[in-house]
Amino acid sequence: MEPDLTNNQKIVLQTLEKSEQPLGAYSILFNVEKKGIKSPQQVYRALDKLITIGAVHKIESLNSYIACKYKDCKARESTSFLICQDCQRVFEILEADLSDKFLKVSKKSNFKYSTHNLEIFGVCKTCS
Amino acid sequence: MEPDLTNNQKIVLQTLEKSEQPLGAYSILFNVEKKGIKSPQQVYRALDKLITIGAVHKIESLNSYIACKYKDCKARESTSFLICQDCQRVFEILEADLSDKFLKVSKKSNFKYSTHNLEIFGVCKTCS
DNA sequence: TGTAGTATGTTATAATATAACATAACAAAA
DNA sequence: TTTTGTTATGTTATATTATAACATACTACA
Repeated sequence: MEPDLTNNQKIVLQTLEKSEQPLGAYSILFNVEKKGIKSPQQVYRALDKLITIGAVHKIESLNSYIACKYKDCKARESTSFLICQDCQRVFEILEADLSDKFLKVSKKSNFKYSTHNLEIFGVCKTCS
Repeated sequence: MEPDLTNNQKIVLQTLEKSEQPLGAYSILFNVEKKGIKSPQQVYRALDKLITIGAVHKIESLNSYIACKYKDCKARESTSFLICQDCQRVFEILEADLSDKFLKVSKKSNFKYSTHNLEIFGVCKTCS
């Protein structure tokens, strides 16, 4: 069940949803300036909230952000992506057994698995 | 077989090797100023080279860097880490079957796996 | 001994992200 | 219905991370 979004949050989310590729915060800012959002703070604050509720994920290695396509995404913390090195598009994957795998791998080092961030680089279906 | 390192590269590498935790580029800079390295550029250039040869890896989600403990590390591209949320220490893991797993997962999306970056968050042996 | 490649030093600037503070909107409790 | 706590806003300034650009020097080796 999604909490209601504020105006700024909606604007930022819609911008990300319309984008084929992940966008950086300042790129988002550039896109929403006509809609009244004027400062980086406003963008980052909207992003923070959207990330917290799982509507947006950050791609760490790209310092950029994507809208989550999955309703009620559970990936508030753990995320797994396929990142195409040709077209720069990012595809989120939901694989329950990845967490299982990481739990096992962690155990080998006596490490208590909590969450993960996985970024797989390669070439997507369309580009190959 | 390691290529010879220049002075700056050695200084940066030794600084990372001495550190328990990953260091940011500017933190490295602070540590090496007495040794004659004066600008961010010099640090980033040394890091670039060290990363290229696999002696150092970047932790993307922390924007920081660690020395690789494995001789002849093959992780010039793919890396997998355990990141302790208590003590901030990072442990690199070398698991051949992770790449296999990611290859399989990628195939399901008709995606050609090339490399990956995996960051597992949790609590390390010592902290639990 | 020239010449190609790589490293250096240095100044400046770009790109990403947060701090700090004043104000407003809003819901829920007294 | 006022008060109070929480969350959002707007705004200015600043911190943090990373590159650009250019002049010079070192090194290998043909």
